[in-house]
Amino acid sequence: MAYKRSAMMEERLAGNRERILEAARKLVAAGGFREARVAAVAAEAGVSTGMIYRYFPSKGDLFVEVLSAAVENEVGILREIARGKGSATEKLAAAVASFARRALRGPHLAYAFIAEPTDVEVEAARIGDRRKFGNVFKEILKAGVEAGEFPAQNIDVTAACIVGAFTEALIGPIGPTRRARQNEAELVAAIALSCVRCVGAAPPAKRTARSRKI
Amino acid sequence: MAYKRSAMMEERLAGNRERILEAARKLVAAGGFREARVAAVAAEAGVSTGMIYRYFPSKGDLFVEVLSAAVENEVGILREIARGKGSATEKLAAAVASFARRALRGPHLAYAFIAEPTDVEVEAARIGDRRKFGNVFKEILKAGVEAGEFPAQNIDVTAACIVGAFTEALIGPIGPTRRARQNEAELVAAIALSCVRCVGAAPPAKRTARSRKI
DNA sequence: AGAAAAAATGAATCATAATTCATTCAATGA
DNA sequence: TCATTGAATGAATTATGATTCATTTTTTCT
Repeated sequence: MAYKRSAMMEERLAGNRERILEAARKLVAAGGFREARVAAVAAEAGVSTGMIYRYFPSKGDLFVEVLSAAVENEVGILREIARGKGSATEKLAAAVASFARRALRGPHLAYAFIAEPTDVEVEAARIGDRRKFGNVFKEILKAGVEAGEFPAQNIDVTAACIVGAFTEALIGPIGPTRRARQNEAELVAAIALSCVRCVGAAPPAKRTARSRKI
Repeated sequence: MAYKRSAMMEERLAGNRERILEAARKLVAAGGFREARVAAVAAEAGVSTGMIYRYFPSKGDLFVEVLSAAVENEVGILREIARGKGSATEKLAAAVASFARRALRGPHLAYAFIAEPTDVEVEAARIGDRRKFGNVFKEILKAGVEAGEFPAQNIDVTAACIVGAFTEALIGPIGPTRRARQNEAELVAAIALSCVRCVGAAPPAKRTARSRKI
């Protein structure tokens, strides 16, 4: 007859699962999917490789969960900004800046969930995640267009462009190198400004001398 | 004592190398790096696997060459646009549209270049290639800013944003998701327009879509 | 033609990393 | 306490695919 798990035991098991997820997240953040091997995750979590498989059907499933948790969290933050107060332009700039600031702190994680390709399973999951992500920006865009703040445009394309733009600027090799970006705040501001321009909004007349009428 | 290779023999050997490269390119274009195994390349080229290694030190080297040839070609086209005539705005729109059109035509190759993961060796090469890419756009940006056509800005950041923007916008249609593509011309126009706005140029009055220089 | 050199072959080997499972260890309940 | 179930281990297995190399075939030269 089945034994009942004591509360303490129950808790420990949940803790194991949590520790595995956390270890996986940490390894991805540190070195991308490529370096997050099952054995490494197990070592990081302080458990055996076999244990991973008690909690997750496969490596793919584990990473799908890591990915979706990170995206869920990120989307939550951005959506709050999107639904908060302020003009669409302000919200767009705030959302981009918010993401950028966090990404600069854990670049590999941002890269992994935006861009780094992996096995089919994870790739498939990312497709959904990516969409969720774009949707937040679409929300802002839609509101901005309806308010007459942005010109009419193909919202799907622009949303993708925005996501691509700040992503590449943050982690790609074209943007300022790590050494060259002495000033994080300035970089974040420059990226946000590019994104704001990308939707055709009149940029807030600040330091950028020539603001254009659109 | 070494034998001298006859002209015909020489030619055949060069032909072998070429056929291997071409087979690799074809397989990548057809199914991405993932499906371009050494054995498959050999079969496609009609040679043995061992032969690959007579011509290329490793699989990585082979694919680096495939990639860089494609990029060289692409960058050449874009640079020509960048150095041709027209305003910076027009050149920017033309360059983006030109790339996008080709990408939509050879989706896998573009995808492989843009995003698909591979071994470190190829990944490293791609980073360099991406930079070359960004440089073309920096050229256009610099000229545009100097001409007073674009507002003063952080060129490194904007160039990265542009490359990221059209790249990301294309991944939807060319990536593994590849949904039914509606109207190619319209998509290309929308992407180019977003990129033009991104630099802060006043979008050309009406006919942005059709100013196809190349 | 025939010996030496070079090219080509592809099965065998090596490398990497995920997954399994026989075994050990710990918790449960009589 | 002790028999039983469930949890945990990690070495062995499996899977995939690149790379090697002993052998065969072709080319070159006398």
